[in-house]
Order: sequence, then structure tokens, then C-alpha cells
Amino acid sequence: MKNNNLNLLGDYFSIRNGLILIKDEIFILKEDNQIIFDGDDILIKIDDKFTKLNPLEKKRLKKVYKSRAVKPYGYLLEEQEGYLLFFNKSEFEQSDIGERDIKISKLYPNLSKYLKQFEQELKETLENANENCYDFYFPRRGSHIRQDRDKGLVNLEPLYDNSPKIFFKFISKENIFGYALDQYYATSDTYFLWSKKPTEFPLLFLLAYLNSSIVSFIFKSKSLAVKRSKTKIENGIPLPAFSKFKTKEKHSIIELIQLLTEWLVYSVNTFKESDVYLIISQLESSYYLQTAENLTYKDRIIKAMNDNDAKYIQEFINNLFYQLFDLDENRIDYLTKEYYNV
DNA sequence: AGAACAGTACTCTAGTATTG
DNA sequence: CAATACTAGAGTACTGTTCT
Repeated sequence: MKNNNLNLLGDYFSIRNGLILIKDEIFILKEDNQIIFDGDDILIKIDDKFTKLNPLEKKRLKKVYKSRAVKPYGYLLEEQEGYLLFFNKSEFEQSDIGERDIKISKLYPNLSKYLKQFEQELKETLENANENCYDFYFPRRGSHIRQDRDKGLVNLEPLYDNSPKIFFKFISKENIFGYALDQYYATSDTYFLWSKKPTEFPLLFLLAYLNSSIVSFIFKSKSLAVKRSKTKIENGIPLPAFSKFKTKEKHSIIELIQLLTEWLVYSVNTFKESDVYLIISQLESSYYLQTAENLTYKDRIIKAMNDNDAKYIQEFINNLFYQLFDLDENRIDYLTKEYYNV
């Protein structure tokens, strides 16, 4: 059955857990409890006293989320778990252990003091798991990954910090794929898609595809429910061969899918009037919506956008995918309802 | 109460790097 | 270049929580 020409999600993306920490409660600092924000100052609790962090130290605190924050096209801002204390091993690569310790405590005097409160406990955990106990400053997994067998490690910090990324829950029955443009760190109950090689199609198109009813159908028909296993997702989700879409009509569908997805991303996350105006103005020049038979949809889409009706936009995207793949939407709906009980 | 689920982090393994 | 050490990958054991 295996078709060697089939593009799979796993061919283009590595799926990796978020950060696996030695102990979440030590590395994830909760506001008001372990850290306080006072204007531009950040204070951290060490031996029951709040101590002010230096500017370099502030950069080591990252917004961190758990999988309950994941939602289609975005994440729930209010579900931020806390601030991750993230030391990056590659910052200290060249030094030996002793030198590294000194360097850390010089550059990050307060943060290292904070961690040293728990040094014994952290070292014991690492020792027990046969891991290097001197690395108690760092996440155990998820800060660096190997993309290809013959290539070096990729440092994910800049990608977590400031790069568009797609992620989903570690355990989920549905195809819900979140998206973040800004700083988004997550614990190991979230999986991230990290690009292995440039794909032919843009990330927003992939995001739309993964959240579409097509992939929902694939999830159900292949029983791909994510349950502590990523290989099923890597090998179970086919990616369309972009080069097959040759006609102007197909390209106009792809263009419109991206535009609508962009709107969904805005509507789910930071809703800015100016961004929405820009999208609506781009709708005017959409080739797909210019043809006589599709003209009526334009007003309907604009209305849905003004009403913040994400459901309509999602359904429209679903239909666009059916058209793109020359599928009979009624047939898929029938199959889904009849045989998958939804 | 017991089952099912979700979150956490433990641990085995495979592959890479180092060393002698 | 073989032996050994190290590290990241992967799956799951364990535990606390929620559902029935």
C-alpha cells in the first residue's frame, strides 16, 4: 500500500514535544507567587525575598503554555501557565563544567541563585535517569533537535521566540492545530512542527489544510487520534503535491484560502481592525471571487468577517479544499456522518 | 467507587561523539 | 577504528484529576 511518491507531513516537518523540564514547578515561575512584575522591573523570589533581575536575566524568562491553550489557528492568551526559566546550553558550549558554572552565575547571578535552591533535588533526578547532573540548569529535551541524521543540532530558542509555528496537543481526538507568530514556549504536552526543508507551499496554507475537514476526515478514517505517539501523525497525514495545482483557478483558490486563514489567525488571536481592513481590501482583488458564479460569495465573506463569524469562514475554507482536490463535498460529508458517527 | 483521561517525567534505546 | 561515553528520541509508567 505504501506509495513512495506520496508526500507525508513527516517528510517536511519534524514533530517534537515542547520542553521537557527536570521539574515543571521549579522551571515554570508563576506570576505573583514566584515572580512579580513592577513596571519594567521583574523580581524573583529567592529564599523568601524578591530580588530584582538584571536585563540579561529578563531575557531568560519566556512565556510558556500548556496544551489546554491550543486552539485552531491560535492559542488562548489567558491560559499562559507562567514564565519559563530557560537557560540555553549553546550559550556556554565552549566552556568546561567549572567555567560554565562561574559564567552562569556571573551573567545571571539571581537566576542561578534561584536554581541553586533546588540543586540537590534536580541533580538527583538527572542522576537517577543516567543523565548529566551538571546540566541541571537546562531543559532536558526540546531546546535543540536534530532534523537530519547527518546534520547538527538546531537551536530552537529563536524559533520559539519569534517565528511562525504550528503546534497541537499531545493527546487529542481531533485535528486542532494552533499557530503563533510571537513568543510561544510549551511543555511536553504540546507537539510542534519544525520545518525540515522548505515546502513548496506557505505555512498559512498548511495551517488551513491541517485544520480543515479534509484532514478531519483523514483523522477519523485512519483513527489518527494523537495519543502519545507522533509517528502516526508524521506518516498518516499526506500533504498535497503543490506542483499539481497548475490552473489559474486552482491558484486563485490557494490564494483565497491563505487570505481567509490569515483572517482566522487574526480573529482568534490579537484582533486588530487595521489588519482586518487590509484583508478585506485584498478580497476585492481575489481572482476567485471575480468570476460571475462566485461573485455573490464576496459580500457574504465580508459580512462574516465583520460579524466575526469564524464558523462561516472555516466552512468556506473547507469547501475551497474540496474544490482544490476535485472532491465531492457531499460524498465526504455523507461518509463522515454515516460511518464515523459525527 | 471505579474507569477513563490527562499531565508529568522516567527510562530504555538508537544514534552520535569522543577517546585511546 | 573499536570501545566507550554521551545525548536526544520515543514511548510509556505512574499519578492526580475528572467523569460516570
